[in-house]
Amino acid sequence: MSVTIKDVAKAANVSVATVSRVLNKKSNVSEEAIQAVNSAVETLGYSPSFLGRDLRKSETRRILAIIASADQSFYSDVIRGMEVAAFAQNYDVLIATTHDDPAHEMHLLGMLFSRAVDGAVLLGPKLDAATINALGEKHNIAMCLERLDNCNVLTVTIDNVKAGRDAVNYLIRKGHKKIGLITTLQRSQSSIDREIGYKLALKDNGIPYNEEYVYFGGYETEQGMRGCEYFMHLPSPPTAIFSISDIIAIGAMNYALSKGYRIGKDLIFMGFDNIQYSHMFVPHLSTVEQPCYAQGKLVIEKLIENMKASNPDHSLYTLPHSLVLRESTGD
Amino acid sequence: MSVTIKDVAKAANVSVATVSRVLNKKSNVSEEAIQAVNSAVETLGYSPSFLGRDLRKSETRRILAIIASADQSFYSDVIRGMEVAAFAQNYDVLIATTHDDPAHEMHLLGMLFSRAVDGAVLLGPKLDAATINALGEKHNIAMCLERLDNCNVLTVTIDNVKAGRDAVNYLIRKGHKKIGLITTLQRSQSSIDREIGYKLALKDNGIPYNEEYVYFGGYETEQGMRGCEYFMHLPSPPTAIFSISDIIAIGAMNYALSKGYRIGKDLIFMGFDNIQYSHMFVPHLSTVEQPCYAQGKLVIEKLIENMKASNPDHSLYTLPHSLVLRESTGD
DNA sequence: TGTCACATTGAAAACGGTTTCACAATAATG
DNA sequence: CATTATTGTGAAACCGTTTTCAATGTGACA
Repeated sequence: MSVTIKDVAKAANVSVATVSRVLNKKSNVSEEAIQAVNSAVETLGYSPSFLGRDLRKSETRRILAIIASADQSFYSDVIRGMEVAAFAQNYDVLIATTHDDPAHEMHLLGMLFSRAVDGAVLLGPKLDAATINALGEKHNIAMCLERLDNCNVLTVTIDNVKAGRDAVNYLIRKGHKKIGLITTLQRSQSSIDREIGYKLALKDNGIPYNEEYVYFGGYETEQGMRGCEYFMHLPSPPTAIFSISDIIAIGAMNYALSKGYRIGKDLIFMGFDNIQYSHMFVPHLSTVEQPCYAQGKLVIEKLIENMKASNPDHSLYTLPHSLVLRESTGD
Repeated sequence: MSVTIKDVAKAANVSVATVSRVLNKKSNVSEEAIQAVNSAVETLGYSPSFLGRDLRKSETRRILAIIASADQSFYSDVIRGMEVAAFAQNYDVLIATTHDDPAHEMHLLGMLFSRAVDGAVLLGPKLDAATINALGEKHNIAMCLERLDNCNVLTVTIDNVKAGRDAVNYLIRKGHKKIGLITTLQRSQSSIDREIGYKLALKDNGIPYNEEYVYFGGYETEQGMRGCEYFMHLPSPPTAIFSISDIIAIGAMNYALSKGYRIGKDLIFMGFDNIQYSHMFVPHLSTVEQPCYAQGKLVIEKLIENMKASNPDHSLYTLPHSLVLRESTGD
């Protein structure tokens, strides 16, 4: 059917071994052989099959990035970082989506167990720590952006506790004492950590924790609007609102805007993620930025190291975040 | 090193052929053999290698979706459609990004030539039609969302000419005669088609084409702001603006908003794509919606058909679009 | 009892490459 | 000139599966 290395060998009048040597630029092959093989490859339109090669070498030089869904725009920079690091060592990065289904996540990890890829990076896993730990024992798995408690696999993330704390401390430093938090019910570790940071910041400043100032919603803009609506109907509404994501913060701002609040003065907002769209909104949203590109790059570098190492590194790497201050906090 | 089918065969006291039969649920295998194999698989923790299997079967049951970058949020629905269609026939969908680099796009197509995947779908290719035609002769390639002139590969898209025409006709029907168009300089076929549609709509209504009313920018929000700024400084500014993408339209609206124009009354806006964020903005953006999920689903169905067929279908399939009317057009 | 159909099985070939190994031819060394 | 490296080469083993093919054992049937 399709043209194989044997056909090339026949056409070039050499053995398959020589063809392989030429194609892989091995030394110890004569100039004539190189010429003959190359022209045979050209005329036959030969492209070596990875199926044969991968089997023989027991490696694919492919790494799978498993994400929840393709619509999280800040994944983009992480992926970019991963690709750069991978490409530098001759690996390709493939992406697959779980749509928040743990069963499908497991199915995708099957590509790792079946050696269709050499390693996998989980960006926001839905599987539990115990399961991932068990798999991590035998396979090259890493996590990025999201850590898991008691999880013993290589992880690259930011310190979400400190990030939440820094964000809220900033709001307080701006002179605000009544701080609302909009977080989510479907709790990822990062949102839990950000909430812990919120509480620590209050404690740092001797402000008592008030349950009424915490609103649990979902990840969508609309839930942000609801959160803000809820706050504004309290007897004593917050004057500053920290949201665990920009999407939510934008919804909250939309509500405040529609009710005539002066954003940045009466009411200030802080988001999280610095999504690409966060500067599209008027007023521009202040937010916490995490180093997406750097996290992606690092996780791949460490994962590839692990793939060669006899005793893999299962550490947790924490990269620094930063505050991006814009109009929504009056900056 | 790692446990293979031979180890299982030995442990279960049967031949590798029998193990294979059990694992693939073939008929004609005794109950004892099934038990023995299954328990051996269990105790050894065996997971069959796709490397061996794929080579033997000369198929991978994997399809590669090649996108420009992961930050285009509306890709998400297309991918979802692709996955559903693929999964229904036991295929997996993998995603890879080109970052608008034709050379890297070609590198990724190399996975197809080298049989690491069975087929590939290009979503917005950077390669030219001639190149893609040549590759399409020998390999299972399809295109989605974006067509290419004179390109003879299976394509699923919408009629962007008609979509642009419908959008602009709607603006005119709203009583507007001075219609601005914000499009881009880096021209994809879809933006060219939308511009053609714009011109046709003017002609439909006997409105002369005015070069001043067309602004060429980039794909970012900021370019949209610039476009609107440019229009508003014309001696006789447009009263309606059609942008070839929502991102651009949102930028344009931001500018108008900041200058105090009454959006939906003095000045109306129409975007394109109906991105997830388009309803986050106040005022909500009217836009053209394309059936992303359906396009993704169809392209995979047709591609898989082609992979089995002796004479592949290289048609162009055009799915219907629709207008989504919101506040920005005064609806 | 002999023949036939059928279920179950294992040995071996096949898939398409890479790599080891042995060997010949040549070049370098004493 | 005899020995030793060095270079270039091809035959064959190998990677881990699936599948073909032939062989065995069993029960049914005439």
